[in-house]
Amino acid sequence: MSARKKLVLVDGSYYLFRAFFALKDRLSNSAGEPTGAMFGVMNMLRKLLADQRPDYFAVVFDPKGDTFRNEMYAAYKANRPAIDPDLAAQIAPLQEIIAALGLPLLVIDGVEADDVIATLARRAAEHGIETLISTGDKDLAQIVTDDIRLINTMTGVVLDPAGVKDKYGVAPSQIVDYLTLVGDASDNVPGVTGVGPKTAAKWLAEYGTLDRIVAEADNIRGRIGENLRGAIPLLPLTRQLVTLKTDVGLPVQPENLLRTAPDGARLQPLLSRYELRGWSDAADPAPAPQPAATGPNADYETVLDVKALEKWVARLRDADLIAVDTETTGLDPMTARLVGISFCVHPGAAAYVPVAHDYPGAPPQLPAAQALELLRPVLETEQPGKLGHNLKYDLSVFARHGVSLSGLCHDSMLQSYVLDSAGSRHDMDSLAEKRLGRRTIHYEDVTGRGARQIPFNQVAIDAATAYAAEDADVTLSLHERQWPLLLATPGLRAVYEQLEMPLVPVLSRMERNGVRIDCDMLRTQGLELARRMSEIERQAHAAAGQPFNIGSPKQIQQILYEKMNLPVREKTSTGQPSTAESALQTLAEDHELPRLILDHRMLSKLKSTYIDRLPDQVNRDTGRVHTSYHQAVAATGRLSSSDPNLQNIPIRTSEGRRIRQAFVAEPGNVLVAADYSQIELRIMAHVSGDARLVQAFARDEDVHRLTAAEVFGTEPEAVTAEQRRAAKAINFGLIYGMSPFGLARQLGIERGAAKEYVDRYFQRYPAVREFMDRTRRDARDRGYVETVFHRRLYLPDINVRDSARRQYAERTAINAPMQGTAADIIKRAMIDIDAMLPRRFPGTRMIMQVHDELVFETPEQDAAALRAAVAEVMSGAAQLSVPLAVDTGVGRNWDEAH
DNA sequence: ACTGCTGCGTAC
DNA sequence: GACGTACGCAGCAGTG
Repeated sequence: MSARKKLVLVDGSYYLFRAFFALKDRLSNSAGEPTGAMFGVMNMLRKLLADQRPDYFAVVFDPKGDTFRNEMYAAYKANRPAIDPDLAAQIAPLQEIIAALGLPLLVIDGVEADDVIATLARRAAEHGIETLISTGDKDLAQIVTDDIRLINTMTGVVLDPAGVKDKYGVAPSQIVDYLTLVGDASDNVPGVTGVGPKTAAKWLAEYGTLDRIVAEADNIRGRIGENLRGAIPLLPLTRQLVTLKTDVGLPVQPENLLRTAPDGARLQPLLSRYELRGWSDAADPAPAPQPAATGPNADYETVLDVKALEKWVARLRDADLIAVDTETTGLDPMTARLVGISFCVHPGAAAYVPVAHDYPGAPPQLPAAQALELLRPVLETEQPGKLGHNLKYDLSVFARHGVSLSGLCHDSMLQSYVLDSAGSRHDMDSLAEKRLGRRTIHYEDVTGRGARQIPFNQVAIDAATAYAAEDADVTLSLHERQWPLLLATPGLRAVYEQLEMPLVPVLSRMERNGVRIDCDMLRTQGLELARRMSEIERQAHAAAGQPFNIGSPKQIQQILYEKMNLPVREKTSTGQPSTAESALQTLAEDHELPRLILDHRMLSKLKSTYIDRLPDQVNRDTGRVHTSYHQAVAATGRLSSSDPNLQNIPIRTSEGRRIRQAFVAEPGNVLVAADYSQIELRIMAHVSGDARLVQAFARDEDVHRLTAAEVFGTEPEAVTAEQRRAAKAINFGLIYGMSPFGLARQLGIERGAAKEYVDRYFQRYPAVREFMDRTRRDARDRGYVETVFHRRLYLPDINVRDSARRQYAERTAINAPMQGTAADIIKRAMIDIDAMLPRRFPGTRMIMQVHDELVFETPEQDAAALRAAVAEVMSGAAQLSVPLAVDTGVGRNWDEAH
């Protein structure tokens, strides 16, 4: 296997243009959308791949908008006719299809495809890889060498240096001069009037270079000589314009241009929408080459002394983007201590800087403080840009070690999440396999697992380097795969760049802020609950006529349904008689025991989950609890919270609210809570455009009451509490994609009655039904649904035969745009508020987010102004067709602040 | 002792 | 089977 590796680069924009005119008006799908160019490009790509079987491959497109050449020369390409709308419409879907096929795709802002191709080809040559470029653009002839050749896909002719000479009459090294003389009328690039290919070649054959031609200009006779002399002032600019850049900053190296397995969930909907049949199986005629088990040139460096670190600092400073990863003693960034730092500047070039490995025989290392001081100029500046996998963790660790990590550019975990939030897990090991076909060293491989697990600072440094440097290396490779995919889908790119990435430091700060807990209060509550619970337990045993474990659903089931023979109304997912709350509520109408069990359950839940656990989670140093917010977990775009979960602290019962009273402000401070009122219903009004619903919110009416009036045919003033409750259930049910059956069960009414309610609802709010139908149809056609901000949720089950799974996907399709839009909006608000606080409220901390609510801790005297400011920013976080109302409250504790 | 599953319940 | 998104508890069975 000593054959040289081959890189094939395709000028995608050229392919697209060619295919468009070749198949103009010939192909469209049944919906009338043009598909000819897509079809043509796909066939050209298929043929090229089959013929060439490249080791590395990429399709490169021109970006939208201007490039550096426009800056150089305003008239560049200025007289190009506007792009045909039928062609424009095919660009984005084609790029998506290419990406979904697992083909590396590159679209670089501000850089034309030619320059990207030239840069990659040069780098490939430096790495001993030969390159074949498929394009129709003669400009690329200037970079042809023995290692870099052009292929005409139509004729199969390959141009090497001799071929260039044959075709253009000049050597590749003379092509720039040749193009300068000839110019390019279609791109508005001025050459020498009257000089075409023939004259240019003749002159270059005679004089060798443009400089010599210019020097001899006075000796060239006739009109053409005059033209040349007149053109001389413009020639340097033209020369610059036709010279390809071979050093543009690229997010990818040739070695990482590997094909990966097609992504069926993304691909199938596109192929079926555009009716590109035959590609689903042909998508992968040759299995994607299996990448090596380790990355390219994977010999990682361990940095143990000042000299070696200084060398790396220099390398890092010169890079545009560096991958950074910290190794620590634990998973909790609030307690973990730094053990080492790894970096990667380009694939394979990674290092690990151990700073606190501590085991018998461990070599001397740079102390953490010293290493951080040396690295500070790199870490705390915008340049180089920082890339990480779950950067929030590293950011928090650095912050706790006195380093303010800056220039947060990319996070490969968030990239994966935005690309496909529900497609798979977003941890590095899974992604390395999925996107790079690479099996990585796992954390447990070096630390052990279970009882034998050792903290990372006791891992042997060699093993630690192999693990840690690889993590940085893999992070960079993941970025190189995922970033182009985001670039290909502008909506996702915006979600990533404008919501997810800016949120990272905000969440890090919130986590580090934490919230103060009154542990004494919880202890008192715990003692009281324990007394009440044992009393209830005693009564329950008496009612059952025997002792049993009141915490065991299995034993409850035996007592209630076997011993006491109570009627079974509900079953669990496994077919067992259910002891869930709704079932016991029914039984409690006629019996004492179910009521006792329910009461015990509620108290036990509060005690075990909240009252007993929260004090354990108070940080010893800060005296506060610091939750973790997870940014890449919920499929809809919501955050989740754990350790402890602060997003499900009780509120509905009075016992539950007492737990909220233990969430308190520091002396002299108060808590301010601000929550969006009915945000998901408002979003439903916006996305459906239903006039009645929009109007209700515009007038700030009680929307449940209004719904009740519509559904039950009464005046709003005459709506009973019971009717309002039913209407509220309908409204929430709609957001969740509920069926009449579900509503009936929820309300404890007949199915027929529930169906009538729903029918009347849709009669009164017809645009809501249209929105639901449209959403389901979109999901089926496109394979995904999206939020107002274009966050996507892919639904691979939307077209499966299994009706349970399909209906589940349909309910998700209905719910996700609303839940997800709400998540987008509050993320926007959090970013804006985080930016506002230091300026206007330097003493205020944002401390919690609970989906539609933000909680702040603020000096008492600032509370009033803060409430107004926060409400204003939250309301202004999105411009919908309905106002975004925000309620605020203030108090010594979280319960009071509501 | 640990792991994973089930059933249940809390939040929005 | 029938209402979306999460996290986490206790019980319990299986495994080492």
